[in-house]
Amino acid sequence: MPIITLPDGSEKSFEQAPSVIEVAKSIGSGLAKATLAGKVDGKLVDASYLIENDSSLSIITDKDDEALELIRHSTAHLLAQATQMLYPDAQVTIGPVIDNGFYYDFAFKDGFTEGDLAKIEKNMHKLIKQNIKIQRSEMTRDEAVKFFQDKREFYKAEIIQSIPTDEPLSLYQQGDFIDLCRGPHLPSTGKIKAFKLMKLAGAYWRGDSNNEMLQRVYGTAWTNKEDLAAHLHRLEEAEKRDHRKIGKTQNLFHMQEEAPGMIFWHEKGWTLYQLVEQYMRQIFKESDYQEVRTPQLIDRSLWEKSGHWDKFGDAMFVTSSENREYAVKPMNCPAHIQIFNQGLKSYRDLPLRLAEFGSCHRNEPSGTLHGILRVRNFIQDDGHIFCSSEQIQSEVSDFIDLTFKVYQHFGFENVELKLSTRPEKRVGADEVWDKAEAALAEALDAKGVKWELQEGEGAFYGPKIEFVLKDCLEREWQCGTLQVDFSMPERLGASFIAEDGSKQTPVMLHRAIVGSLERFVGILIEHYEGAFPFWLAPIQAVILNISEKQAEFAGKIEKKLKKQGLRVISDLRNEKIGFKIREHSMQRFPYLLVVGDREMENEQISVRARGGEDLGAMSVAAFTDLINQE
RNA sequence: GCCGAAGUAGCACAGUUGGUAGUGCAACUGAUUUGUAAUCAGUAGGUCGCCAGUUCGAGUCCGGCCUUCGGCACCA
Repeated sequence: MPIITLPDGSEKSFEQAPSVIEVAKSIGSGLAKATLAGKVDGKLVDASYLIENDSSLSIITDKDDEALELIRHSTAHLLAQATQMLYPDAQVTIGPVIDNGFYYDFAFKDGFTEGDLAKIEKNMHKLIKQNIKIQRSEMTRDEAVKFFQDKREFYKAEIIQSIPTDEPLSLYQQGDFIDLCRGPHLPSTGKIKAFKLMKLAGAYWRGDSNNEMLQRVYGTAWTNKEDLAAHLHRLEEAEKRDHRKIGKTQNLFHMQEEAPGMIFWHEKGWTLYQLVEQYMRQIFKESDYQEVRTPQLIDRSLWEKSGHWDKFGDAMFVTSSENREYAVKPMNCPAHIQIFNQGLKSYRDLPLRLAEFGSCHRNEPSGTLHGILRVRNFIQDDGHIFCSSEQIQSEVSDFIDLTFKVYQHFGFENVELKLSTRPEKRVGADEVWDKAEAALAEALDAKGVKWELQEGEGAFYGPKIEFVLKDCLEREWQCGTLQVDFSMPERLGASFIAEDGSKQTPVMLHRAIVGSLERFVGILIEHYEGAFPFWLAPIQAVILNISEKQAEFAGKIEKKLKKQGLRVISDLRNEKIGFKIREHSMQRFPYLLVVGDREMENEQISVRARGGEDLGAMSVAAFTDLINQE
């Protein structure tokens, strides 16, 4: 006689163990119809789940947060079912829920085409209409392995084989389709209301590039059609922000076949880039860094010593001259150690902070290039702090403060911290790694900030703190990084004389705030959708004359504003004012300054702010006051 | 690098079963001298990514390569 406690505290007792759906029915037929699953004592279960003991139960409908995951998961199964009906040779593998949707990986020799996707989607709709029951059953592991092997589902069998358990495994069946799955699932296919197959892609079996490539179908699913439409709309909005598109329309930069992964910066884009670089240079100065400059080409032997040749040799550009082999530098740190090594260093010199906007080249695999966000030639706000072990914590602490300050200045308020620890392929003894990881964790804790652990994600020479910022669309961008390195200074012979007269090896902190400036500019373009804040706008104001009569006056205004350091242009073309306003509005310049006969008479300009707001006529001085408040 | 798709005028795109390469915007010329998101008319503009091949004939079909896009793997 189980007693069921509902979320409102009321209790219901049953003669026999009821299923979730039966409890729902006893409350009301409307609720029963809306039931997607249940939560028994906090655990998500199928609607058909029998409640044997006294328990608390909440009925899950599409109003609950858990519903989306259920729907997406069941839609993935529906995708697999629909696909196998059409292509019986396609083997199923995995089909997990991801942000905003799901995917399913198939092993299919013939490969799918875009057209197949439409066919599959149509079939899915058909199966939804049939409202096929989704039923759970159990098998032992060995039974399940045999079952899938007999069905010639070898990938599935391999997955099950690798599950170390004696517990029975659950399977879900809908029509002829049966899949191994932890569940829970929707009660029937008819509960799926809004989904769309999005794209086709390749994906390695078990995420390993040594394995064969599977066919992945991505889809999105929502509780209702409105949410689906809203999601598709968001994707369209994101597309409008694409930095490659804005880079073209605003004439910021271009890229071309002859220099893959490298940027041709046009004047306006370079202005934006320089604004970022100059700001970061100022930050370096204020924070006691010494800016240095090191060579672009360095003999191969140095990269062998540092360990880079061994790990990243394939990704380095090389050149040779007079029987010597050089590598184009992929990073600045070994060069900074060379500067540190000049002259005998004392503990009094520490911490010694070196900074460089050094141009680095990395021969990234062709498939990874992406606009200016992932390139082969980039410059970072790169810095290396040489310090003693005792100084690590305060340096890390200062750096965290500095990084938050910089992000805020650029308009990013939402920042997350992650600690990445030792990867499999690494240099340095385990004790050294213990020390380095502990140092970072302690510094983070001492700071009292929230952070997340990412095991195995560290650099090959040391653990790192990563700063991930979120843009206005909640997309995440890893920009800042701070890495503790006990290995490279030793490999490259860095040392200092300690207080007791002994020779010691300094610790090196590798650190960057915005990271690749190229990438950061790309992020800024997308975050602001090309409507940059006044201080970052490559062009801050455009002067527009009404007719030729005011051309000379417009020139005078331009000169005046430029003298005050403003980035101003004028448009004196023989065009109607409406035409000019439209053109420059689309360029998203912060201010449009209109001068006609009236303004000329009163020595004024009419100010139109971005977005179309008319600020009225004012003197140049009044306008300068206005922008100084920006 | 791997899977899939794409590359046509400065930009955005159309181009049927292989038969003289189009549209809009931009550019140029002329007219218009204009008051807050497109003034009108005319002119010019192309080795259809590159290289080979099939064919009387290739933007279109076959092969190779380059680049880009969407993913996967990678990311010092």
